[in-house]
Amino acid sequence: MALIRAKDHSPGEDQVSRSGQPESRRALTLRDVSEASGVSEMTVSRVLRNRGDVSDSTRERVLEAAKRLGYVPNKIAGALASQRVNLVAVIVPSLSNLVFPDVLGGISEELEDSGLQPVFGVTNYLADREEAVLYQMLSWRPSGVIVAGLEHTEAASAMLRNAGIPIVEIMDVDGEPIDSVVGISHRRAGLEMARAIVRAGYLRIGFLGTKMPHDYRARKRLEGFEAGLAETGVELADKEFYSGGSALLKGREMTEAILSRTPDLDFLYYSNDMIGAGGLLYCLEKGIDVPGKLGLAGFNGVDLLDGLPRKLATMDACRHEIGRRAAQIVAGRSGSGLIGGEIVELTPVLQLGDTIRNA
Amino acid sequence: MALIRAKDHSPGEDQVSRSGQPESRRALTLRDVSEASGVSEMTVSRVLRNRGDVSDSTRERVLEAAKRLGYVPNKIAGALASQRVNLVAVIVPSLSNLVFPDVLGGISEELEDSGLQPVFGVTNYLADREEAVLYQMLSWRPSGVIVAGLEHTEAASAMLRNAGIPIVEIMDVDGEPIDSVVGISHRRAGLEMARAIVRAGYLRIGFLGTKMPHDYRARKRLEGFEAGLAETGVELADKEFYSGGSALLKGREMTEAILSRTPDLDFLYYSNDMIGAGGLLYCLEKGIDVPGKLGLAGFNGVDLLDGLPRKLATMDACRHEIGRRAAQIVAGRSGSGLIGGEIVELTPVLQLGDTIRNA
DNA sequence: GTGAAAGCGCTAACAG
DNA sequence: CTGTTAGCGCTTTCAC
Repeated sequence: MALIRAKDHSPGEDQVSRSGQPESRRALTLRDVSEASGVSEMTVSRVLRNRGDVSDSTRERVLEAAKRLGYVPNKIAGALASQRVNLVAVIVPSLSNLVFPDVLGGISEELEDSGLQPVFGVTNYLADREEAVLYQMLSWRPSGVIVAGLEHTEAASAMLRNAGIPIVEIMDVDGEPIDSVVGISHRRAGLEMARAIVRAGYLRIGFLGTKMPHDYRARKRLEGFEAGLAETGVELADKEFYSGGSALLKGREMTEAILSRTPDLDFLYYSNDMIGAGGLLYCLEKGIDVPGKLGLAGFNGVDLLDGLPRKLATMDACRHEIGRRAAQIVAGRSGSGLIGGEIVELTPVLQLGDTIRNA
Repeated sequence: MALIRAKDHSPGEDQVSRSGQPESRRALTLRDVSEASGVSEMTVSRVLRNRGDVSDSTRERVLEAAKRLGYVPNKIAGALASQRVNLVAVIVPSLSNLVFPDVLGGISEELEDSGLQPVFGVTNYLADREEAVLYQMLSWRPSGVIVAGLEHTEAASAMLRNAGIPIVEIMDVDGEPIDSVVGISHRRAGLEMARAIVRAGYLRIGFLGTKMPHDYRARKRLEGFEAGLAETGVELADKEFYSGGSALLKGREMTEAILSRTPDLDFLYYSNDMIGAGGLLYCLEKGIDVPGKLGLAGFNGVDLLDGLPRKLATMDACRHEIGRRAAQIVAGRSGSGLIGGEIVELTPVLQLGDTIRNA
């Protein structure tokens, strides 16, 4: 299975100085560049950071020496001295959930030319893990934090409150933010989906979703959904939950399960597009009339699924935009004039697709 | 679309000290904990790092004070003093390509209890961007680097060579590694797929893939594939390339295009599973006999697609395992006894699925 | 335009 | 078991 072999290292040669003394290769410092260029450390530092006036000739000599030596500045020392760190901590629950790579993409894009650098941490939907990751990241004294969700442990909330830097909670606006927040109302997303479904004349509605106890946003969507149905006196006819495994496959299995248990359902609302797609494929195979006899809808607006036989009804979660806006706030370019405390609620757009019949 | 409002900040209160002097809130230091606990800075430091012997009573006093104050250690200062940084730089081309989140997952998992922390950077398949990201990351003096691919700019290669830390290039073993490498041979993957296809009796074979000029691995697979066909005198009958857009949709479009241009094709080899899945869906809709009249295969072994109507033939790219192994090497727990220069070639497993007929 | 001195917050090394 | 001293490699500040 795996083949391991030693690389041809000429042993020791790199590790032994001219004088024969063993010495571990020390990383280059400003002093090395200073000596190589005959310019003071201070001026070298100025050149390398483009700060203050330096004569062209000096600048050139320094740059040449730095390049020739292969000098890489030590940001640790720089950060300690200047009390400035160009890092932004970004904490998300998962990377395999298709949602987050999009958000991170928006953040990277926006930060690209801001001089700030995102640093990603993953919590696996575990509050304790979030706390630990946050602690680690804060100990590097970043310039800002972007964190998914409004729910944190006591300790994590306290750290965020006391960090003294911009904090942006993202994805969700249904709750009390610590500082700024950028997201959508998942409650309202569920609510509006419910209204659209009822408006289209469906009545026997089932819900299929994740069992993850800490996916607060999915839960809020379900709450909103039920509230939306209740407006016209409709109640959820059945529910089905899952955890783990391939979402597409789970979508199939759950759909089969719920339909065999409650055969008279005329609509299935899935908590994400992937399981919705699995359900759609299942229904098409079984020859079920979609959306005539059975309507379907998911959530997220995942364009990964664009090539399916039918376009699943969904609601765009504004993932990329959320990333951008959050990054703008941290970078101080949101244009709001506010320092902290920004509330940005984005509005997800309902996409009817081909799986909800026209009212 | 977006609603922005100010948060109710009680202005200034936090920013003004008891004495009425405005002062920006300084982050807590060891000294603060030292004073609050009546223990020397050094001993506080020992307690907080679990180093050296400290009496239980002292430890308790320190821990209590640190917790009460909400002290978060400053790793910048710590790193500068100890010349140790618990960060591992991880550089990948993309997060939207489903492959990389899996790799990152493997890395995170393995590093979890090693005291090391991954820091992710994204290059968008741009060599210059890779160089820039690498420079940024090296300037934080990480304990190791994990980077996707064997192809780098001159400058990037030089930086990696001179960094004096473990470097692990991942995904691909077809080339000259700088230090260690963990991956599969994409050339061989293509070659073996070709053999399997020819063995199954297909003869008029088309290739569909990405146009991305810098996806070296996809290119190597194609080379290997053509070499594999050539062993029995077969040549690729047609090729089709794409870039951008939803892969599933592109897979459909490309399949339609190649089949209308070259209708007598009896096999389509896709450079990744997503476009392969699009092609599969297209063929099923058109009523094409798969795998009887037309065989299909992709690459990656993406389990995201597990719920499709048929299982697409593919080859597992060992993504998760690659991440784990690379992380082990950086953490010094690969068990090989080597210091640097490890070559780990994983063997992807061919999964015939339902889209290659039995030979 | 350039340089010298001081110190960022922590830890290594040693002394007791 | 605990404390003292001396930096880590930069940048700030001030002097020239």
